[in-house]
Amino acid sequence: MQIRLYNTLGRELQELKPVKEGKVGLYCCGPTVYNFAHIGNLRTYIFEDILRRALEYAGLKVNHIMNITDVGHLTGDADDGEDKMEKSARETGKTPEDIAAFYTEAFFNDTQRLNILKPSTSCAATDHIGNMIGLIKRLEKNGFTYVSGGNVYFDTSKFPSYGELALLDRQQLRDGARIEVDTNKKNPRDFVLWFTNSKFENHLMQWDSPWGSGYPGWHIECSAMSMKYLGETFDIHCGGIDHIPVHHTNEIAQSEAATGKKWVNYWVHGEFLLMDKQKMAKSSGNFITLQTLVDSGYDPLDYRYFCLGGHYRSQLVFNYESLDASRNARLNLNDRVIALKSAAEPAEVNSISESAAKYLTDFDGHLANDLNAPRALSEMWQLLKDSSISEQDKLTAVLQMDRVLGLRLDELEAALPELTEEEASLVQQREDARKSKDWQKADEARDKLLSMGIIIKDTPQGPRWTKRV
RNA sequence: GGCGCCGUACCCAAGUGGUAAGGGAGAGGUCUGCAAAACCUUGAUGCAGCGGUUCGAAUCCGCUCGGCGCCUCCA
Repeated sequence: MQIRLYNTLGRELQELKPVKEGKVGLYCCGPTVYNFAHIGNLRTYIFEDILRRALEYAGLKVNHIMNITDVGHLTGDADDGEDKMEKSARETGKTPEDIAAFYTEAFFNDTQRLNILKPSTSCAATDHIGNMIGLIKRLEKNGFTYVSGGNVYFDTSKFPSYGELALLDRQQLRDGARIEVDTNKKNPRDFVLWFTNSKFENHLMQWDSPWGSGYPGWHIECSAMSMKYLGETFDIHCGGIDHIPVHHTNEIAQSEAATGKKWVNYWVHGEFLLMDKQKMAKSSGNFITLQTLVDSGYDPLDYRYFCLGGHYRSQLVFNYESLDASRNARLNLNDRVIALKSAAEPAEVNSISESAAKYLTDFDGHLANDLNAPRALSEMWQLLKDSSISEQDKLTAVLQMDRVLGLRLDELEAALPELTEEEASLVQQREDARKSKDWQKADEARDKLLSMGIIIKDTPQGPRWTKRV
């Protein structure tokens, strides 16, 4: 299975050729842990999870690194900005460390519920200050930095290919269009590598450095940590599409200026989730969290399924009508898989019939073609509806597909949910009443069960039930 | 103003020049004491509009209309 991905660097589909055969170094920009993630954020992590699973499915060994930003990510450009962690700490009266610990846990709780695999390593910025200082020293030695107003800046004019990823040379940017530019900069595109306390005397998190006590800029953490865990040149760097013009552009500049080598071979970016035709954002107040969905009675996997329905490089419009469609589709899917499980045992993947294997081949092809998850999902439905395929082959192939889709089909149990003694007795009473054609009594039992959260369905094999969520 | 995109059925959505995947909703039917479930059948001669290239266009080109993102922290 040869995977092709759309590389933002170059803007074209490219075959993935790992630096080291059979292995892939994957770096994904992680959360800034100052608040809960919203479902738009989570869409990106779902896409990255599909990518990782697809790589592993294709037989590659993936070293998946994700950072946790717990310092240095400002709310604005340089001087007028505020550290997001400290802002949250100040507003809640807690320490930045407490804030970070709390939202880191909340984040992993969300990803776990979405069946997103944990990174091989997730690393906190504050645990890698030394690596960042080391990298800034290399940049300084190579002549890419200057100190102004007490901060260490990266001098973008010294890096000729600056902005290649975002095609910045083709743009006529409006500097300071909506926010004042830091006057310490030689060039508006320059960015801070290290802040000293000259500007932020009260900053709670400070570390010693050759340039004075202070804290790192946001961008430097990704360069320092990715290099530590993946080496100075690695395969894939992911993130949201919004990171292309600034964050990822700056990461490339500082990384390659330090090492003199090509840093990342493939840049893969996820598009936005739209809410009411606009991007979901905390600032516009139109964001919802995973917990909001759970509180409304949805399973987190309903949202995962929803995301699978759109291509990662297309904007996806969120609304409850289509989330309902995803929920219904998933419940239908689960029912089918449960029925298959009660009828057959999964077999070895390479033992299934040719016609069943064809579905898997097509499925693989869709994944390999720039992660076309919607098409892959479609393939699964076509397989399920193909009456010429045996139940065992269907089950085997579907479970194989779910290794990438991650809908927890393997965990579904064929057995009916357990009933309490009272509930079981009511089911029996209803059956007895039905046999004697006492429909009124039978319906009373059904209503009572319904009020207890048990939904009865009559099948040719007798009554079946599900518990209402 | 520049840059990057998008506009496909009631909703979401795939579609990489060769004759419109899939899901949901809806409709009809089988079954059923009823209900639910299940199963079967069913949907765009059409892809914002208008031109053009082509044997052939949702796919390529141009224009028009409408929408989104970025240029500011942002997934």
